[in-house]
Amino acid sequence: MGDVARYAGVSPATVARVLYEPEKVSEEKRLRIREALKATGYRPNAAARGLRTQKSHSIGLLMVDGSLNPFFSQLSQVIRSEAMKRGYTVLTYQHGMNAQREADAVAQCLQQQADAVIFAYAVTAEGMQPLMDAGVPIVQVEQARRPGTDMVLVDPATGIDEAVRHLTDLGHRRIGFLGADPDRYARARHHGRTQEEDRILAFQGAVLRHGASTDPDLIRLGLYSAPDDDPAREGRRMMEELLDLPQRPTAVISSGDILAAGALQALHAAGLNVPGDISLIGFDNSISNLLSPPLTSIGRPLEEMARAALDMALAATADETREHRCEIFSTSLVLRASTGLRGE
Amino acid sequence: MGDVARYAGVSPATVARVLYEPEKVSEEKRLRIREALKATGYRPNAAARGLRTQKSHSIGLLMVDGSLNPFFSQLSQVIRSEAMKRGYTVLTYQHGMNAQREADAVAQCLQQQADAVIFAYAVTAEGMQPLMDAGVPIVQVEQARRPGTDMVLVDPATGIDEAVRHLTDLGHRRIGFLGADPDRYARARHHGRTQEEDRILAFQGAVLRHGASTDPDLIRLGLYSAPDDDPAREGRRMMEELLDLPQRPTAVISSGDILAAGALQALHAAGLNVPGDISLIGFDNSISNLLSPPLTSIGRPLEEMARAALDMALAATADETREHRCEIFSTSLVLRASTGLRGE
DNA sequence: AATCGTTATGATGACGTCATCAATTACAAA
DNA sequence: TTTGTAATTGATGACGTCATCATAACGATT
Repeated sequence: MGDVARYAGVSPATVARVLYEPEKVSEEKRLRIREALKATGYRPNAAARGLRTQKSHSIGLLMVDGSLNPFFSQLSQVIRSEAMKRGYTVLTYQHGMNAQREADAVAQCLQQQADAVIFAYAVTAEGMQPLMDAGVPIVQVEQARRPGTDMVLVDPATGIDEAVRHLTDLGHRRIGFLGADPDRYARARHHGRTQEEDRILAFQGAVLRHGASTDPDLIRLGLYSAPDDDPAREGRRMMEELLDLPQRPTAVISSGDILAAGALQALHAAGLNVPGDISLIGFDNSISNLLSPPLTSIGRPLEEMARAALDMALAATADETREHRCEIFSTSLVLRASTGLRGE
Repeated sequence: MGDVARYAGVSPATVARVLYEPEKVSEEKRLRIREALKATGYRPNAAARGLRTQKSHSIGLLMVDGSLNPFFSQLSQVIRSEAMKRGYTVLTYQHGMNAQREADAVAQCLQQQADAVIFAYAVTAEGMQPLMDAGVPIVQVEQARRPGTDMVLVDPATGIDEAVRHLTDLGHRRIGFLGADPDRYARARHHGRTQEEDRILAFQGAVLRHGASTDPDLIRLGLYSAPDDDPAREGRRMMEELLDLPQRPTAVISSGDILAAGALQALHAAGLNVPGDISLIGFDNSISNLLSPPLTSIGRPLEEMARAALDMALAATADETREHRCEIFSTSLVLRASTGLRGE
């Protein structure tokens, strides 16, 4: 910056002003300095600026591994590109549902002086403590592990209700549900319900409302959100269980597209046609259009969620006294080719 | 750090020594200072350290969007978790094959003083120039756009040869190939062949070697690597073209798993059974196990590539005078359920 | 012409760390 | 004891930026 100042015949302070409050500099010097900036190929040093201003212009993003759920990969992509537009850098960490790795990532965020941290599915509530102690704003996405932060939540009920109604409209009465075992997360839970519980409750409510079977055998819960779990395998297994029931479902809603992919494998292996013999609905709309048939799926509003999370993070960074907000997005059914009239 | 020093009754310099060259400090003070570090909850300030040492302990990662190819999403995940183990932070940027966004990301890397930058599929050769000017080491992964950098390359020929041999062993003679149009990238290319050309050449060579048909109609090239392209749709389209040929192929190799997913949709839509009526092989082993049937696929060694790229980046950071290396990995066939004896 | 208010600019120092060099101590050899 | 060498430790300043305060320049008002 000294070079630029010398080149333009002004002081470094004036150069800094041109960069951040150009209206306070006379037009003559402003132009001269702008030219000098180009001529010298000046690039501000983020470390020095961060040191001086106590703002790193970067935000941390902690998420589960994409292999467990491509939805979060896609979410992180949107967050990153959105952040880039606003000149922010994103420090991305995956914890794979491992509390230790989450803690390590939090420590790194603190070292890097992240201005805020977004949890796209937090593992534990305790993991956030060091950030809260240090006064770093937190945004929790999709899963609220603890109060006292901004939140971007999703209401699965709207989409699941739509899905069940869609199926009953098509004549289905026995509708299966593939989900994750909520007990698995009981220990980590501190606040509210887990998203898995919400989905199951939403399904049970919708089934009642639309007059489908309430047979508890139709709800299968598997283990597929820990690092070593294999959601596709669980999907296959649970679908096989459903097919073995004395009274098979004629349609199945799956609490995740990867799960649904596994279910589809089981159906194909059993020689069943989708949607001819059985209808299938996925969740997340993440890889639905890559499967055959392309899956009707319950979609979360990815882009809006990402933008909301980033907006909250940046707003909290700018205004310390701001109140915490909680934005709840609804889900909706995306129709594709995997649902049809009841066969049999 | 001053707090720590005061707490332990030493100078800040000695505290710094305990952190980075503990053997130079007497055991007594070392223990005392370690205790003080814990007691005060000290966390080093990365910005200040970076400013002083001119090393940010972070590396840039520029890649295509994962929606175009999940392989790169997976690669970036491995790079990030590997980097975290070594205490490095990764700045991830997606360019979606857009040169402007690539340039923006490069500018950000420079501002953030990234110690090195990994390109997981670079858009242009010119985009790297600012980094080279600034002396920032570059690692090019998968695609070598320009000389004078470290490289992690992949030889598709080994896996493609294996795949063709596997198919001819099963009795197939007419083998189709779905790839990307290499002309599309001609402008961006500066050095060597593109990976797409390599794959086509490898296929043509393997077909000759193993006595399969050399009918050029069996090779279909589509457009699916630009931001607005839809690889799944291209896969469907190209597979439909193959099915319309007077002499259909009995097996198809697809230069990407997403492409293969589209091809599979076309096959199912045409009422064909895989592998009963036609065998299908994917590439990248990325979503192969989510499709039905699970796809036999040509795999790139993801983890090793990621580690190699990171090793190179860090080595180049540590030793300025080091010579550029180029590591070439081979591909290999992963057998699953989508290939079988020729039917008809 | 003197006073005041406004606007533009410059000088200075601090952010937290670590590299460097100087000073001190300890200990062995002479 | 003296001298020399090695091992520790401390003091200082610089990395690049920007916030702050001080100064200067300019007009307008009396």
